[in-house]
Amino acid sequence: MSTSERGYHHGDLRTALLDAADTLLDSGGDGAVSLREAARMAGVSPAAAYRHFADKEALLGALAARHFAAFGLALGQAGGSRTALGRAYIRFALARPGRFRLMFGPLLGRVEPGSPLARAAEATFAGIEAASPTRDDALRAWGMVHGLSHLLLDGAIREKDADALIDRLIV
Amino acid sequence: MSTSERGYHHGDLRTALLDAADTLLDSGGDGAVSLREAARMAGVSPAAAYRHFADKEALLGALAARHFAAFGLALGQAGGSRTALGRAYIRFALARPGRFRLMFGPLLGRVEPGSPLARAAEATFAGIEAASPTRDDALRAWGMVHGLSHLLLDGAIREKDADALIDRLIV
DNA sequence: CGGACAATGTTAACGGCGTCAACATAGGGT
DNA sequence: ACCCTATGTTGACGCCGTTAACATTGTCCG
Repeated sequence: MSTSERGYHHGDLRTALLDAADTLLDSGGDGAVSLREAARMAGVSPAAAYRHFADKEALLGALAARHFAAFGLALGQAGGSRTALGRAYIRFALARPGRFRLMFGPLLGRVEPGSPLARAAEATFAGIEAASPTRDDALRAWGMVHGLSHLLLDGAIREKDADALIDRLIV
Repeated sequence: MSTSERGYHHGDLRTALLDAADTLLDSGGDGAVSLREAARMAGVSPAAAYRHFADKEALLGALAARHFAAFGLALGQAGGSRTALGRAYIRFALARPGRFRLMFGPLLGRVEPGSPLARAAEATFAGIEAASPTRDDALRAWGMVHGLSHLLLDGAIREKDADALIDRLIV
């Protein structure tokens, strides 16, 4: 059924590959994810991954979709205020750089508009829009928290106490 | 001297490699830059690149520094108003996605604080700060234009007429 | 002028990567 | 019981970054 151990068939290789890729993403950053390494971690040959994902980008896409769900949940738990939302947004980015960069990376633009990934991204923006007076205000706010996330993440803004900066800027 | 043709030595391989990498960056995006391909374009063996750059990251760093200079110049020519500056910032990102992503990518955080690349990035911020009343205002403005750049670039915000959106949001 | 030396090229190789074709095995439905 | 499909394996291809060992060139010094 679910947890068969060490047969010729794995049981749930798709999930195992996503988990492995996740580990790589969190530890080594974006470029540290490799199909071969993920397969190695799952105890399976490199080619086996192609029974579950068309290519590496499909794997990453599925991973991004998975993380968008968790991200949306975390934002929801932050409370409905725009301030709380914005702070949680940036803190997530700083806590999980790999995930953040993957989710909002170039991959997002290469996906069809109807796909799960695209929908997940839209859902994130819907949460921000609900907390803002107008759509344009929402876009400005989204831009600001997203930009600050990137600038802090990439080292363009070098700040010893990022938490204090966030509290000061996002009001 | 400068334009020696087809000797054993190239003449100015360093510049030729940067130019080739630049072409790759603009055409194929970020991941399309490869040392081997750049060397091929320069008409030289792959290993020759290592006489001028410690590794691929060093090449990309030099390229980023070069583009920061051009970017700063373009921003300067946009006029001193914060609005004009912000609009020019986003338009540059949309016009040159590869350069923008490289300049503000993870590379920036891996470089020593005193290096040319780090200084170039700081100079960019200095321009924005000069057009803002306080440092925190500058950070907020920078965050907003930077975030909108990324969101538009990565397809998180899908807009048919990006120019109109920019004019509407950045006021 | 000539020869040593540093600078700057070359070739050949290593291991890792994504991907595919051909083949092997297991499990589920008739 | 049997076949079919899903899911694994092996082996190969070409590309990548990087290095070691060797070749060529230009420069400076006697």
